[in-house]
Amino acid sequence: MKVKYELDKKDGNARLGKLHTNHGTVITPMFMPVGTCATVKTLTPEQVKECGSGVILSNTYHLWLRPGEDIVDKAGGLHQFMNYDGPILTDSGGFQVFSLAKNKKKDIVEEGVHFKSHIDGKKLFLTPELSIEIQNKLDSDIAMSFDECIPPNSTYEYTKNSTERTLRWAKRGKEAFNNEKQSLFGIVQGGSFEDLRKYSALETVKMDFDGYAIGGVAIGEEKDVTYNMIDYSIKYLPEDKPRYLMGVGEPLDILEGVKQGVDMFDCVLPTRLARHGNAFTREGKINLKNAKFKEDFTPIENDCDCYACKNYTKAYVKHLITCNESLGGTLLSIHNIRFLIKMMEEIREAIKEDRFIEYKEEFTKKYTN
RNA sequence: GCGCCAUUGGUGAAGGGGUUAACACGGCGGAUUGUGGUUCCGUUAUGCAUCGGUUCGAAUCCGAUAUGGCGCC
Repeated sequence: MKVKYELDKKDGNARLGKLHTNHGTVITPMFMPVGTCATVKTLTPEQVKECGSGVILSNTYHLWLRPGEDIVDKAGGLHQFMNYDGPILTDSGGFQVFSLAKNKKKDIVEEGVHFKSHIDGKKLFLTPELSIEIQNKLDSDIAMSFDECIPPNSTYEYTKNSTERTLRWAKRGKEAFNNEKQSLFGIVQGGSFEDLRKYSALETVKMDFDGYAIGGVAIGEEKDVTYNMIDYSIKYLPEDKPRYLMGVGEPLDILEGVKQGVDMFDCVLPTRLARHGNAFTREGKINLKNAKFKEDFTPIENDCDCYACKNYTKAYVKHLITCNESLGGTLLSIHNIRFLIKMMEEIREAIKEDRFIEYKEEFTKKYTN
């Protein structure tokens, strides 16, 4: 079945709703941990679920290269392959054109994108149709349209051309898409330009996708630019479809997104920060590598209900990180994911009680980085 | 007792008279937003065993001392 969004309540523009999928219903606004290579790095699916997460995100580009979509297909699809029975969203590979090809050669043409494998340097060519075909074989619940993530500070002319091309790609992908069990989301681009965002949003909505993403944000631009890009895009999206702000995971940015009406977020931050020794706390991020935690025998956060905080001390986690022990990354990933998901739970509670803005202000006041 | 050789940060070390002592690891700090899974960036010896000397200038040359290694009586 296609995903179905049900709007339950609004508090300002913040929305409380439900997203029904083939693999269960999740309540929005919600946060999706990222499992690029068919795993949320360092965590078992059980551990991911214990954090309270619903949807996880995986990646077309990476699974295309390894192990190959046919192998995932033979395994019975991504859910079976990785033993995760919750909803899965797959990114289209569009972002990798931007992130992997930074400083490297890439060639964006009308037909698709030529670039080189990050694994063996092999020449690759990804098109909107191929991205759809791969995602079809991966059998995710939600597939994403193939887009170009426009680098910050691109000129108006470049942004306009790219945005129009992304629209043509969206159309081609939509036409190639033929899977009743899977949903397909369109992606709004338009860079930091108000008129291009509006144009991109309106044209994308015309194609009638199952949900809409706002892309091209949080890739190095200033925060106020990000917030404007959301504003320029989201007001043209339909109320009865889910809205997904791609790649955003800083707590304060999530709060701003929710305020503007975003339902879904994803980010590598909780897991990447974890592997590098950082933890989210209500007072802001802390770096467990700092010497001051050497003899700190208290949990990462005293009142946190995650497995790591209930059982381990900062001194121990610091020791694991220092020794490069993978359990350090696991414990911090559990904490960081739980932190964001707990925050989403509180956000939903606040929306339900018409005090979202108060919640946001209170959170922001305490959170200092 | 004599002779030869060595001695450079927490560690491994480069530099054999010319401005601020290479590099690496470690330490400390920072970064990280649709993940290229041990990444990136910054910082870390006002000093080259010690004390003198030569020189415009010494980690680099000379002498003594200390410590260590090897050899000889």
